[in-house]
Amino acid sequence: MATRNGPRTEPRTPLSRDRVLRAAVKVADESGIESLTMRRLAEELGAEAMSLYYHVAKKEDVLDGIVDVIAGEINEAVGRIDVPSQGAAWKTAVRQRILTARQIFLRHPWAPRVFETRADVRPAVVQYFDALIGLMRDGGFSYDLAHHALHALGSRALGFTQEMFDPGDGAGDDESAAMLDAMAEQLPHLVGMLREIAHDDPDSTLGWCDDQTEFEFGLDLILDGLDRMRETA
Amino acid sequence: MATRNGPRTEPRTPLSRDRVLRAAVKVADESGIESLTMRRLAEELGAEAMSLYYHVAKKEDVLDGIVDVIAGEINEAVGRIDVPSQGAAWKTAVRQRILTARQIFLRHPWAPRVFETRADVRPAVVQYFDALIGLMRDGGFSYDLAHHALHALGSRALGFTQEMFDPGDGAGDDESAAMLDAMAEQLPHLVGMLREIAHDDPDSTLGWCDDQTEFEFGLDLILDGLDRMRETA
DNA sequence: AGGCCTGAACTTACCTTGTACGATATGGCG
DNA sequence: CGCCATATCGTACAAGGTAAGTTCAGGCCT
Repeated sequence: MATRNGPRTEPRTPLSRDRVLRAAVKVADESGIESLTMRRLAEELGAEAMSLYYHVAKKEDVLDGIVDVIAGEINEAVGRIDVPSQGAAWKTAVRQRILTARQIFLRHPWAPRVFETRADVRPAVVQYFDALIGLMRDGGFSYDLAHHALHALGSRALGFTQEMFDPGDGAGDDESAAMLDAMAEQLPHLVGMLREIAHDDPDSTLGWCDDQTEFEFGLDLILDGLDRMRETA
Repeated sequence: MATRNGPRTEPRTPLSRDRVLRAAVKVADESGIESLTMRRLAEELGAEAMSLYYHVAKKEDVLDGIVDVIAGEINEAVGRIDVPSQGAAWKTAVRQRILTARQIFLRHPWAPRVFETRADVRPAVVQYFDALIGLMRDGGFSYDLAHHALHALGSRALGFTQEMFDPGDGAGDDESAAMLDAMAEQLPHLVGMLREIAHDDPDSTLGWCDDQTEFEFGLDLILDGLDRMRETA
């Protein structure tokens, strides 16, 4: 038989690694990373699953590529920043850069997990770090301190933290109060803390406490600590 | 036919949720978390895959259970610690507790990833945090500051960080030098840093720089920062 | 023009892994 | 001695990654 859809189907833009990766990000954005399968991805592109393998090696390669795309987005965004970074200004420069990167991640909430599961650092990420080190150098950091700083920041340098502590998304205030009473004996300190904090931050990015505020708190804690060390050493 | 191995096979200790979970940890320790499949787990226990489902709901339940087991191990270990924590002593108390927890994770290198992928916090983990808050309270923390502190510490409170930055596990010094030259133009700051740091820490926990040292650096940075705030507020 | 190569997409099929469903074995109890 | 709950097993299917071979169109060489 001839071509399945008659002798002359519409041209259809050809696939390419780049198109595949962008489609992957789109699928993840719209349906969550867990629904990103090769078949689903092909469907998004109007192609068959196996056709993708002409442009990417395997699924891991797609995930690697996704990191490149997101990190590229970040590099582009932070590249537009132009603020002084010499001397004491290093801190606000780094701070702004990290918070800018964070903006990108807030648009791709599934991305942190993908970043964290890559076996090796992707070039685009390395580039990001290089620039970050540059800012620290402007602030008078030794290479040694800059190195420590990167480790201390960890994923925070890229603008996200993995939430370890998000107590059961709170539930309604009505029942949670009763539940607190029940737990109070086993978990006195935690319950005390929750009772006192519950009322704050009603409109939060995440569940019961403002993620952005907490992120900045931790970030500033580290940056301030580093700032104190930078000239002493 | 009668029982597959004759009328009287050896008794074989019956399965149980606990036995299943401990076997899961064993498999992960020995073969890596990626090889933990229901069939492999059953094999470890001398049973069939479907038999496990009488004791656990689904694989996610196994992973949840693994967290309980590890967190239990941690709680037991930190429970044996008995040091003062009143006033200024809070810091060393917290520090020791966290480093003790870290010891457990060093024995189960695959565990951090499992912890980070749980949908909700497991009871055993909540218990750990409760005790940690308790120590901070001993140090005079307000609940509010303790709350910030937990967020600032993130997974570090449990004794691990996700390594975002481990440049291609270094390779040999011979070829890596040449590679550095090639990258120097694109990544001046990073290359500068690597050149200066490469020689230190020859025998490291991880790749090219001592993970334990870096962990403690970041931890102390945060703890010191918190310490500075605890009485001011 | 006709044959041929090659890049790109497709078809089929296989393997692994989680798990639903129903059958089976076993031990205690009326 | 028959019954039933408990625990285990066997079969089978669906989803997803991917290997292998196939088709097709466009360009190049003779």
